[in-house]
Formats: sequence, structure tokens, C-alpha cells
Amino acid sequence: MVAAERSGQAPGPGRRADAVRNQQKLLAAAAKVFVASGVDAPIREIAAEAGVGIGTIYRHFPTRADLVTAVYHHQVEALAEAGPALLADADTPFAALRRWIDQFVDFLVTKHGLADAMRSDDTRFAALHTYFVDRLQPVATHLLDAAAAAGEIGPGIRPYELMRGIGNLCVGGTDDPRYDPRRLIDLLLQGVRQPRP
Amino acid sequence: MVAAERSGQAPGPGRRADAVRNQQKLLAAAAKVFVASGVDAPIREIAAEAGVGIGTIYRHFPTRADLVTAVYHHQVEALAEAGPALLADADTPFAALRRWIDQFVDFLVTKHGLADAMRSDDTRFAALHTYFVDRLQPVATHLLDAAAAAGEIGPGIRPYELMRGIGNLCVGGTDDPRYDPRRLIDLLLQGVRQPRP
DNA sequence: CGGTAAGCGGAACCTTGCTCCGCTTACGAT
DNA sequence: ATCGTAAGCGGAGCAAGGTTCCGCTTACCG
Repeated sequence: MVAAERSGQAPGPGRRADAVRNQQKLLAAAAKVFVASGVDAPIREIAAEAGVGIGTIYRHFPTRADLVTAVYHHQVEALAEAGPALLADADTPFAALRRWIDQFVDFLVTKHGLADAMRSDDTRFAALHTYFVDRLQPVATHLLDAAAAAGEIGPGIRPYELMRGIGNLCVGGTDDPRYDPRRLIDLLLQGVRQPRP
Repeated sequence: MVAAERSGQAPGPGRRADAVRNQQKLLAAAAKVFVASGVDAPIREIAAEAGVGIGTIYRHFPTRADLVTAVYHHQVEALAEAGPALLADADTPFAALRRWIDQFVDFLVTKHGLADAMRSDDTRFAALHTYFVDRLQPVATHLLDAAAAAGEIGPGIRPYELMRGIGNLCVGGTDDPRYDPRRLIDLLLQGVRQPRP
């Protein structure tokens, strides 16, 4: 639905069959190319993989962010839904928070270059950044509030900063064996955690 | 000296006067353009600002990293020298570490886009990354060792990871009022700090 | 089955990085 | 002062990638 909306088309039966087909081909091709070459892959490469013209890709997904958003929509959705579920399952809210962040990191480092793309000064990805924040920040807020209510953490961190910080720490996280973003995120969480009295 | 060496020329009297002049013009122009447009500014823009041809800029600074390195050489040097000085001045090694990191962050957020450029997956800046690490990691090691010896921190962090993490947290740090890298770095340091018994 | 507009493809243009080579000129030798 | 030469200069030109635009095709409705 987001994909269809973002491409400026109603999802209903008003669309031509070939247009729907091409959109599917593009999503599949983009997913494949993103894995192989990262989300910065040339548009032409994606178009070629899908067997469509360049004009078609721009018609369906006017900006690169629209395409990335559409490709990862399901996974972002799953991440958003995992928040409350973890809160129900885990021993404490802080444990839920930690596990949620683990999944977040998994997502970011798995998608080659996704974390890099999220840096806000890259205008091509501004919409992607917005989408992530809109969808995930409420979840982070929920988790942080629960942990705060349980007295596990202090008020020292805001949800947006936490998400942004984690995203930043994941930048380039798979290139260099000397650098493991998870270790730093662990330390950050230790800083967030408030020792019980 | 580094500038001269990196541009592949001896600094001595063997060089032509116009070459020396052009190198100076280029350094001044680059410094100006970096402030205005970030370290990603088009090469042509820098060449135009300096009033020289494109060939000249490539001859003096074969890679972009060489130019950036030369422009910020003095400041990196000052940062490196500040480490031991702070250690001598501050009340405790951890306080010195914190103040050194403050200066590091100042440097990164002041230079528009410098932190972004340091992400290692950008091949254009690999040499820049290397230069920073070579020069500053020993300083960070020294500070961390001193703090560890004083029992202020545990062994949970490695110098490279600390520097890299701080650099990453500074990415895009001036664009968004909702995000202040310093707050997250504070939390990270709280995580690094080991509570005294 | 025909008319039509939605949709398609890719030529073409722009920006930017980088190379290469013919021309200019600084400067040591005479 | 003059000259020869190589160090140095400038920018044309090529490659790569992003984005626009428009003539052609074709799915779909009546």
C-alpha cells in the first residue's frame, strides 16, 4: 500500500495490468540489486535487471527513497510490530528494549549501505529517513517509557536520539573487522541504564 | 610538510616558484570552499576559487583525501598534542579523556561533512580515514590506558572503536535540531566509565 | 473493433570525477 | 642577456550516473 501510494497510483483496478506487472518486476529487481550492490546501485542497473526502461522506474518511484521504502516496507513493519511483542515476552522492559535494538541493528547491517543512506544530510534519502522515524519512533518511545516506568533507565535519552544514534553507529559496520557496532551500542545502553538502588 | 610530501614533491628549493604559489592558492581556496560547501564540494569549484586549472589541483593533490588532509593538518596535529597536555592538566585521566573527546567532537562537527566523509566505505576518503587513525589512535590509547590504570574504566572499549564510534555519532550532527551527538557521546562515556567501588 | 489516454522506453542533457597532452614559462647554464 | 629544457599549467574530453521529456505502443472501455 505504501508502495502504491508513494508511486502516486491508486492500488485499485483503475490501473493497467502492465503497470502493475512492471511495479512488481521493479520491486523484485531492486531487492536483488540492493543485496548485490547496496541501495546506492545505479538506477540503470535496477531498470536493466527488471527489463524495463529508465522512464518506467522514475514513473513508479519518483525518488530513490520511494523505491527503498517500498522494498523494505515489510521488514520495517515487522520491526515496528516486534516492539510490543517483545515487551510482553521479555523479563523486563529494558530487556525488551535491548532485544528490539538487536533486531534493529540486524536490519541495518544486513542491508548493505542502508545505515549509510539514512544520514540525514543526503537529500536523496530524506524521505526514507522520515519514513523510518515515523514508523519506528513511536515504538522506541513505547519501549523507553516502559523501561523508565520500571525505573530501569533515567530520563537521559530521547527516542529519536536513540534511534538516530544506533543508526549512526551502524554506518559502515560491516566493512572493518576492527569495528563492531554492537559493542558500542552495548556500552551506550549501559550508559542509558540506571543502576537500581 | 605533509602537504608537500603527499603532493609528491620535495619541499625544498628544487620546486618552481609558480608551483609553490599554486599550492598555497589551492590550500586557501579549498579551506574556503570546504567551509561553504563541505568536503564533498566539486573539484572544479575549488579550482575555480583558486583560479587554476583542474589539472593543477590533481597534480598537487592526486586524491581528494590528500587535499583534505593538507587543509586540516594543523588542526589534527593540535588535537593529537592536546591529549598528553590534557592528561597533565585534568584532575583524573577520565576527565582528560572527556575533554579530549570534546575537542574531537568540536573538530568534527565544525567541518561540515567531515564526519560523513570518514565513513570507511567511501573509497575516496580511505586515505583520510587512515591518516586520522594513525595520528589520533595512539593518543586515544594513551588516554584510555591512563584511565584504565586509574581504575576509572573497564576494559570494555578499544581505542579504535571509541574513535570510530564518536566519528559515527557525529555524522550529520549539525543538520537536525532533534539530534545532538554530544548527548549520546556522554551516554556512551557513562557506559565506558566503571563505577568506583 | 476502434479510439484514446495510460503507460512505456530510451535518447538526450547535466553534473562531476579524472586523464592526458600540447603549450607556457621559470630558471640554471652559458 | 640569452637560450634550452623540463617542470608545470590548463582545460578539452571521456566515463558514469541522475533526471527529464516526448513520440510510440498498447491495454482497456464502450
